[in-house]
Amino acid sequence: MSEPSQFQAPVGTHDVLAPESAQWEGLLSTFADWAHRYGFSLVITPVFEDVGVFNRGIGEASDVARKEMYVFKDRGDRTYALRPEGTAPIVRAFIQHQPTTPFKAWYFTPGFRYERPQAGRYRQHHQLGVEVLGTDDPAVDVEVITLAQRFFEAVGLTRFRLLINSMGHAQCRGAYVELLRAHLEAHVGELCDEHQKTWRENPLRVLDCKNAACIAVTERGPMLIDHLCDDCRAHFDAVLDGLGRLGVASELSPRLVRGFDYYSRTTFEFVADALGGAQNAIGGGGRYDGLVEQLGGKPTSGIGFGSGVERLLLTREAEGAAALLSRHLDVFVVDTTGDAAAVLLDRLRRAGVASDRAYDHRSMKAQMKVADKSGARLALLIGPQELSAGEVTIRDLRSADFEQHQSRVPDQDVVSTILRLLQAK
RNA sequence: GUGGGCGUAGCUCAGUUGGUUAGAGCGCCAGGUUGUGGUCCUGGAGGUCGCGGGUUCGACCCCCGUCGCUCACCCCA
Repeated sequence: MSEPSQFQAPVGTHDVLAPESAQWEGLLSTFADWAHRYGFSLVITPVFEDVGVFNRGIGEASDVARKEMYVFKDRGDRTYALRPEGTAPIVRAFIQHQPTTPFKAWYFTPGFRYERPQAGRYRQHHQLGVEVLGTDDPAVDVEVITLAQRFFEAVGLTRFRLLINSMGHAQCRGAYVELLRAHLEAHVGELCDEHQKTWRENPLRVLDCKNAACIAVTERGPMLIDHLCDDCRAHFDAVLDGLGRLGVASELSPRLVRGFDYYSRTTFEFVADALGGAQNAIGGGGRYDGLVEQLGGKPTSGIGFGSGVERLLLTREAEGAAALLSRHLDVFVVDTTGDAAAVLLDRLRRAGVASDRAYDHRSMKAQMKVADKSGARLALLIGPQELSAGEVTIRDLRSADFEQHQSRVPDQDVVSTILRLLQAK
């Protein structure tokens, strides 16, 4: 295998260039703002971790742990994995640093999974999310879910729904799984090909199988929501009640079972109706009251959600949402003397004005073309005349007739004049 | 891991039953207007037709392989 004659981004990964990158900026800053409003602080953890952090966290039997992780050995023979999801590393950091609780963290991170790419699914994708550790108060469940709801609204989404379920805690779920297993065993022959083989190791998975055969079987079987213990039932009711009081609509979804082993009690998923395909989950999460222990910490409750940036952007596009952020220059400096631009730009930029210039000593006409395409509102012209007069010509690029829409100002007044013009809008 | 569709200039695409120098629009550069953008006109640069092999007198076109892109299954954000 020789080197390719031209490199390109690895399979399932993408470069994000302007102008699309501005939507990423907008999404990210909106999320940072909302997370801050809810009292969350940014936490940054490494993109790779000891492989055990993920194996023990998400469950060795899960598809992600079994065949989708990017695992590698470093030169010191340590085995690491690129993070496939965002929760386990935050929990690891929580255990390591033992911060005071409740610990409310938000993050933005790439996630890596070795899967065949398709619309809305990539080998490197990006997630925004939050985690709260140290309390099982249902008020926190409500807050986390509401934050997601408000954030989606803030970025312009309108056609999405919140699906919610409770998976119970380890004991009541354990008892239920036995009931489910007995039911499945009695109907093995009716399950889809895949689950005829795997129902025994992960019976809960059969619940969210989309195959009609499996649905027919589980429809007649026991539902977890009907077998919660009193505590879990009360917790779930409190969450539903809290959401209702905030006007957050949810749909009870008894078949909603999330893929990672660590989930317990509240489980939820946001689905976008504008996304046609199967990849319509724009966010999801839930409570994971056993995860901290599994990773070696003291028993500690936790809950969080994660949302896929690429899918949010796809959904926004499908809904025709307005741009979150438009990045354009305020000023373009056209300098045919080659002497003045650098100093003038430095003054403008230090005053907060987004400004740029052309390079390579191009003609005034060529520089004006670049100025036009830059989207800048104003052009500053400096030629031999201005230079000798100690002045600068300010030209409004929104107007066609330059003789009516440009003026000369003394060099020392340029920055204040520009600031005033930009303010006037 | 499995299956379908598609790979021709920076981008979007034409390319006649295989026939000689592979085209268009947009974009880019320059000029028309030696100090003025968006319109217009003229000219220019830019392509190993994804890659390798085969069939043929001759392949962008047909066959095989391979790589890539894309969509779907599975799973998930």
